[in-house]
Amino acid sequence: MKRTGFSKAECPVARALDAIGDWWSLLIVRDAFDGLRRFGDFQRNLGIAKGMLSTRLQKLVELDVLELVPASDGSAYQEYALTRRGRDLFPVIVGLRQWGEAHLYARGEAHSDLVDQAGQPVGQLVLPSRTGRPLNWSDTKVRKAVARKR
Amino acid sequence: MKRTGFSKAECPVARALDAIGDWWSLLIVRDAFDGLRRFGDFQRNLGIAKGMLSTRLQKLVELDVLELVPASDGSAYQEYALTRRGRDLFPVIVGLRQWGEAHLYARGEAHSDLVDQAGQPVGQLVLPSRTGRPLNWSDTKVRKAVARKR
DNA sequence: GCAACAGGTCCTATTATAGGACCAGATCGT
DNA sequence: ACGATCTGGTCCTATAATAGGACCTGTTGC
Repeated sequence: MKRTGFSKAECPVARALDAIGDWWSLLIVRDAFDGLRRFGDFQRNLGIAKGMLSTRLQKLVELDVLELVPASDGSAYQEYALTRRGRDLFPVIVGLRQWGEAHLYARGEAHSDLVDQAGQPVGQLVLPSRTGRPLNWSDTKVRKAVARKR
Repeated sequence: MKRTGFSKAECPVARALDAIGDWWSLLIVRDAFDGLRRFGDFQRNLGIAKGMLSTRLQKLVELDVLELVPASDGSAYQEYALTRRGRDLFPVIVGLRQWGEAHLYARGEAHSDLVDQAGQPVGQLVLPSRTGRPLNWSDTKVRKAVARKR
């Protein structure tokens, strides 16, 4: 009765969820995008139990989503920094954000906003075709895995 | 010691994860995008326990991500169809897929692919600024919720 | 030198998940 | 039209994950 795993799945969505699709991991990554770097910062901001946080941070480091770096304030402590792989989760976080904004708030209810450096709200995520034309769900389909290329 | 909830969070990412951020929901939605509609189809394809699936489907219907519609084959059964709100999860699924493809497969390892109607692989998700310039993580920041507008 | 802070580990109670038994209604085969 | 099987569940039990707190070690501030 072990929890079902998808780390060997042929579908990248399943593998991604296997890696980071739990309650806390993406919230930790979100906080990392917001600039949080220290154990205590995550713990206070999320209200997560320390044991859980410890487990999650270890897993994220193992996955190479976060890495431990010397603290930026010169103290003997360490900080958790996003790696390239972690930064590549940006579209996922933005996608969740935009879906949440669109569907999970009552009219007039306040939520945080993603803005560019000039303070302007960002646009919606776009999936371009190879030729640059924007695609929506009905323009696409999933092609099953084909034999490996050499 | 109830499981932590974020349904009232001010951050849309947290609310989104509260709604659909569990192990199964997004996989069910992924399958729905792939055209699966019946209880048994989901159950067989995911290998999920029926009880779990039942709970998840009910929650997704409650959230208005899926809806029950009469079976398309004319039988007395019902099917689960994506709603507008469910279809809006497309960028989230694609984001997870692209991250998984990029980081969770060994070189040469096979995975399924997202292609357009012509069979061409799709491009990477793009976050445009309001003026259309592509933004990456370092071009953006989160602005805390401001007082509600009237 | 000592109190408080940072960053954990470990234990316990509760909650969620996996898997299977079971069941009612719909459909199929003959 | 009748039994066998399929569909779509519910319910129960064992196991695994989570929440919360006690506790511990090394660091920092005073």
